[in-house]
Amino acid sequence: MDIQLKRGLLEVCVLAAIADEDSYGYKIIKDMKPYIELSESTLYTILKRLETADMLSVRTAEHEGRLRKYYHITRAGRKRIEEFKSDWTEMLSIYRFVTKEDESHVKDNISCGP
Amino acid sequence: MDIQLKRGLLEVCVLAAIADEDSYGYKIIKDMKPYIELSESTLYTILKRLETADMLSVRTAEHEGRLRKYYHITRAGRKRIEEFKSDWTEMLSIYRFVTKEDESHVKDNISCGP
DNA sequence: TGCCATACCTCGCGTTACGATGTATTACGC
DNA sequence: GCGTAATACATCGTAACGCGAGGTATGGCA
Repeated sequence: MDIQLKRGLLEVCVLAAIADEDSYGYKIIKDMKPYIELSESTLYTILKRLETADMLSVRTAEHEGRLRKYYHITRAGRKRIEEFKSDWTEMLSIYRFVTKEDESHVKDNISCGP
Repeated sequence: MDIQLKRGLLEVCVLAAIADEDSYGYKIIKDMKPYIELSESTLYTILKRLETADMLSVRTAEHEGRLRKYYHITRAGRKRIEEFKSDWTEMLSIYRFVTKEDESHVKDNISCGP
């Protein structure tokens, strides 16, 4: 998949990976892998960025002698996901522009969005 | 709209803007405006990039005393658009991951893609 | 004459993904 | 016991990219 296309998705995917329950770096990568792959260096950069933006909070806990940093999504983080959903509508419109799909009959379709 | 999300779309949108008929910088911006906005500096960077990648060819022509550079999409350019369409399938899968949409019933939907 | 629209272009900056690299512990095969 | 893989974290430098700021030039209109 095109790297540039990934850029807008990575951040929100990380948030989605911790939305249901708190998670930690290594697990986030594994959970995301079937959908979108990212390197560890990228993830930790993103996690730090999201923490600075108050979209997640961090809690360090010990698990079988090894320390783990659990990430918890905040209200701002959930808001970010909602914003992504709005952006998706725009994305669809752009997709149609690129594929020259006729927009007039689109309303007859079951939308791909919310 | 999120800047990062735009990144993967800009290039392919420019190609789409010249796919039906040859066009020039100023017109491309205007045609794209209803769907996605980009500055002149961004466009000319993209046009140069696409030219280097042989996804479009350039022809200079005079129009009412003013010179215009007309851009023409190449076979590689059209291939790029096709690749974008394939990527879209992946995008949809990622979208569902983020929105926690159940994928099991998706096949019952009329897809948003090709 | 001044100003806006048209039409092109360049430079520098900030953001971002990622490979390379490093540290440390547990688990498992040989 | 020892090497290797998996787990788990982190940093640094690089390259790509969008964009604001700025530049050049012509045509049309008030």
